[in-house]
Amino acid sequence: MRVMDIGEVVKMSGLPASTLRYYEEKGLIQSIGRHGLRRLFDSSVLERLALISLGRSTGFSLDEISLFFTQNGPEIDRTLLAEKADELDRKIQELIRMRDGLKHAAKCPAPSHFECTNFQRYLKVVGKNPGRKRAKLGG
Amino acid sequence: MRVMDIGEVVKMSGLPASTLRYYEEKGLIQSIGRHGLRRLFDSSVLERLALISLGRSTGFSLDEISLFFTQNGPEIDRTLLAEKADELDRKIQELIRMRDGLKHAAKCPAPSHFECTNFQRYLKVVGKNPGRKRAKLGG
DNA sequence: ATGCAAGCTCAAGTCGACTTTAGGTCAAGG
DNA sequence: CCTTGACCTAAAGTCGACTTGAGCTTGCAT
Repeated sequence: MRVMDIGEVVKMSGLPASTLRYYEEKGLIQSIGRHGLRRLFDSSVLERLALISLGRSTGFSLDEISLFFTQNGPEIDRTLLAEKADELDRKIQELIRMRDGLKHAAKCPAPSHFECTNFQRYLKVVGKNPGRKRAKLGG
Repeated sequence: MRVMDIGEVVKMSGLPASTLRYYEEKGLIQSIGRHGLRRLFDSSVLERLALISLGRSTGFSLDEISLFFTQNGPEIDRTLLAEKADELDRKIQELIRMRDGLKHAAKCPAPSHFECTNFQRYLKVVGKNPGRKRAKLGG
């Protein structure tokens, strides 16, 4: 339960202060108070930031990530968590397929890997779903 | 080597025409000619679009994805491809860790999964690298 | 007491990835 | 020949995720 000011968090997380303020504004992290007007953070914010960065780097939106945290009661949202884990699982499968596709393309002697039927097989399964739901504003 | 017009590509890929034009403008796909002013596509564009969608859904930017295709010579960029595959591998490891973290959190009886040392262990390894390179404009 | 580095707020700006809008073209069918 | 619907272009708009800028505040060292 260490208390840190924003500068320290910046150093340890690698994220700029502006981002931390932005995340706080969006409710993804919280400061535990102020010292004058300066925010104070609990060191636990670092894990939270780690999860956020991880999520971002793997294609989750901030809104989606915020769902990981929705524990605004004594009860955590375990069902949701499990759901997200499943979603992640599907994503992992896609990535594996893609990785195998790329690995193969890197070895395959076909002039263009798009002419390689093997490569095409890697892609085949995907591409049916039109990608992730986009907030269409009014949905 | 089927020739399709944009409407057909729209139907088969699920992507709107505006997106296809946008991708063409950015050089991610090419039309093989025109009929009047209408674009004509080779059916092979569908695989390409599949790979693009796959890449997008797993967190790659259009610029990064375009690197998958850089075969503007007889030689494909196999090294780059292999590199990307490795990057993907790392990403997969992170996702697996994250998924396990979430799965665990969904079961773990700790009041907040951030208090659960087990969960924290899942995150520990990550979060060192400040995420993907951002164009800092003048860096 | 004073200076100032480090924070702060609020508004505006940027960037990527598209979408929307407004007005034009044209091949084919009636 | 004329209409029409599918397509076109160029420019502007939108959305998420931040970043930047301008001007204000303050704890702490000197």
